[in-house]
Amino acid sequence: MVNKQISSLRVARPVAAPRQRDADRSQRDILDAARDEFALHGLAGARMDRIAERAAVNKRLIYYYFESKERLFLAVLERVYEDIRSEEQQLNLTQIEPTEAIRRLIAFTWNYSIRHPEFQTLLNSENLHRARHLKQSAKVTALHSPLVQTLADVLERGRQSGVFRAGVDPVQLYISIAGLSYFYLGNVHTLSTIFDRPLLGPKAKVERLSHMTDLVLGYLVRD
Amino acid sequence: MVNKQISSLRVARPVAAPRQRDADRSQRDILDAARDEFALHGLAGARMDRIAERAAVNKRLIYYYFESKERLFLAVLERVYEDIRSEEQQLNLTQIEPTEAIRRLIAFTWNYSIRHPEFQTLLNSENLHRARHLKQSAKVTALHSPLVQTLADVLERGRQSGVFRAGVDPVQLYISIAGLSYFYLGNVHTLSTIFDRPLLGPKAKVERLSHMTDLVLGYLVRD
Amino acid sequence: MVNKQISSLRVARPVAAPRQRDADRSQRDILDAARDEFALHGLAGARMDRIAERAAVNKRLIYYYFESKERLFLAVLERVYEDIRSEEQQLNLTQIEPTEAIRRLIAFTWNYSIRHPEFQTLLNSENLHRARHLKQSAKVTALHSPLVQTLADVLERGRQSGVFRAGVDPVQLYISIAGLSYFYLGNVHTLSTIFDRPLLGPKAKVERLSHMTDLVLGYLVRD
Amino acid sequence: MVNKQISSLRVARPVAAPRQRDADRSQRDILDAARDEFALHGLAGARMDRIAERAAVNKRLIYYYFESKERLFLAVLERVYEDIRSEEQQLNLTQIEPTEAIRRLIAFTWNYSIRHPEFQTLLNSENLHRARHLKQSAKVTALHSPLVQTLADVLERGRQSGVFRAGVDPVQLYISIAGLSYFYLGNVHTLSTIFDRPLLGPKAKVERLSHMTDLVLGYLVRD
DNA sequence: TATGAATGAGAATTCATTCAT
DNA sequence: TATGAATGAATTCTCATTCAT
Repeated sequence: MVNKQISSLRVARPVAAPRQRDADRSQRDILDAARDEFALHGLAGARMDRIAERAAVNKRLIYYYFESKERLFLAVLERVYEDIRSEEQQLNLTQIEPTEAIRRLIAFTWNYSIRHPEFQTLLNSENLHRARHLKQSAKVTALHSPLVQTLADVLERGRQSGVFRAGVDPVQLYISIAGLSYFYLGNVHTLSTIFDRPLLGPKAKVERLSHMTDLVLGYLVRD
Repeated sequence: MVNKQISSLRVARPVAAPRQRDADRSQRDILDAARDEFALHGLAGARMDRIAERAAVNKRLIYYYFESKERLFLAVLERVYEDIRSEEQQLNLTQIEPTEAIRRLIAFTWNYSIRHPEFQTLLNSENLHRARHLKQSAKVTALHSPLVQTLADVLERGRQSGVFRAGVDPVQLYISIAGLSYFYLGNVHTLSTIFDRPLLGPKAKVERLSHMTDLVLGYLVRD
Repeated sequence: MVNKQISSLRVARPVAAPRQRDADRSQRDILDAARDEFALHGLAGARMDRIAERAAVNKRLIYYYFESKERLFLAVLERVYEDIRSEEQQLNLTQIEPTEAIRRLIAFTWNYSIRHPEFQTLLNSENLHRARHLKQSAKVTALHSPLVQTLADVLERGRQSGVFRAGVDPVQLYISIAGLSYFYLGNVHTLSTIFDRPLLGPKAKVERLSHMTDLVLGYLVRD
Repeated sequence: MVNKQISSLRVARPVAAPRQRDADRSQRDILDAARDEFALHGLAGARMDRIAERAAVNKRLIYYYFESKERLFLAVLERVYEDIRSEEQQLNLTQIEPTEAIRRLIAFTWNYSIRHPEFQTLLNSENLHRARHLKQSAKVTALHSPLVQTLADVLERGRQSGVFRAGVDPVQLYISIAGLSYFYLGNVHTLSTIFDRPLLGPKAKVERLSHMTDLVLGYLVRD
């Protein structure tokens, strides 16, 4: 981009060595770059130019692999859902004592949203578009039934052992757990501003996790 | 350039009646239109042209009053914060029995976010920009200290009468209450899709409000 | 311009006290402001808004008095020509010994162009437009014949007393004297840059005046 | 929006043949067109649209190569300085007898400014901006030290052979020579108007060159 | 004589996408 | 598989000027 002009009029342009031909690597690089760019600027604010630059790939190549900005966005969405669900599965919640399982799920959700701030940002963009892209995805529903199944199992085991209250809808609870973490972190800039309080400091983070755990277990666990 | 001199021969064009000269009304119309447009498309996706059209205002007038897209966005943010806080104040929570006060706050938050889906959408956009605009606002912090004060009062009264647990941070609780509503509604399209379940149906809405109330009071109220 | 928005929605706008009605003063203020703005930015780069602001006058008033940007520009041109010629006349060159007269004319031209950098800038703009505006001016030619007359008189007196060489065209000489000053000062930024030398420093100024005087008298004065 | 689907029914539109893919040629065409446009209208008055049209290039391509109007302007400036200095070098002044060398330099400067009226116009624009663009140029100073060197050499040779006076600053002299030509031609429209005399006629041109040569040599050459 | 509100016609610049190799 | 060159359709913003009082 810089000083492209004129120089080419006299000096032999140092032609960029063409990228090694590695289809998989190129696609991965593009997806990574696109995820970051979409997360940072939203769908409308994202720039194909910047994605190409971040991925160190010729812009044309993005179209070669992903056809359009919108399809690229969908590919990113599918990818991030796979990532989170795959990590979630490794929690092995079905093999853990119910109270501890809930505790871990909350902690995991919290930490994941800290490690991956892009996740909620991307979903915000997608919701702005009323899930237009996701609805075209075949894989995504299949990805989520195990999650609901697992949580239902934990709740049922808790209820049977008399620890948890009855009648808790696993989907409602999952959304609540996610909301408690994601809303806080996704809105941390505006919340910090309006409440004039640093909500991302180390102490604030500890307090938040503790508050969320208390809230959910205070509700779930029978007296 | 072309046939200018002939134009006068044409049928008198129905010139759009010039807008009434009412500065306040114009500004209000612009703000309303901008709020809707930004909510629908985000900051980057919003189009000044569409805002002008929605407001039935000459595009130039927007710049006359608001200078730029970004300043207009800030003006919208300030406006929606004022709106919600103003409605919230009318709940008169300080004059109500604590458990009922919490119940009403949850219900209000839930209903407000249903009536004003644009609120969360606008905040998502602002968070994407790390509250860059809001941080330039003088008014916004002042707007929020009464809210925290009110909630602190409710919690304290509840604690003194032995109904609520002690040690609850009002800011944490407020964020949780907001999160439970706003996360659900703000992500309702993706959540409906991934869980393959209509989360906006009348029954679903009732269930959600009930779940949230149970969750918060189940935590707050001592056994 | 600043914070116009919103404020008017609630606070009663402090209506600017209307300017005292003084037609002459308003016109003078506008002309001064326009001269500076045109000098600073050229005709195309000048902004009617800024002129109004500089003149502390409502923009509409400029049109009331001067009709259009172009006519305002012409008014400015006529004004600056009047100013310089009027000062020049006060040199009383016809009553001074020829060599000294030339010396004074050079010094005057030099100092005037230092005191009034806007003069050359305005003329550059006008020349860009091939003197389109000046050609519409009635006054301007009349303004200049005395000048030529005066210089012719000086040259003739010098020749008769055997001091000056014969055959010097007063118009050519005047243009040369003007050019030596105005070209230097009008191009001082680029010249300083390309020659990497501070041509506006106090020492440089003294040297320039001395060089110009040597040059012109070295030519004029017979050996 | 309108009748898109019908368009294919229309007569095949004679699509402008896409421009040959020749990066260097495109850039050169843009530079040429930009030079003319900037010279004709100044920086503020120049229109990117017209430059694109003149260059027979898609407007977008200008930004592809030059990034912005201002950078394009700088590129033009560098280009014209290179052009004039390169022609000047071919005068081989160091190999010519001093008096003749000065004569040729004056004649060259005069003729160049007649052949290239855009040169001074462009510099006027740049001076209006206080050489803001040029100051960012790396090349431009380097381009000018040979010129000063050459002129110093001529003056020194003239002095040593007893023909020229001593103590002449080559930079001052160069600026004077340039000023005598460029001021005359750069202001020829206003000067012709105010003096009511055709300064661009063939006779006037001859007289001017002769006057300038007399002036400079009358000063330089010892009696 | 003076002013705030309003506007149409551009202006520079941006952007996703396609072409040609 | 990979790339530099090229483009059409917007998009934000600007500007001289006019309207209505």
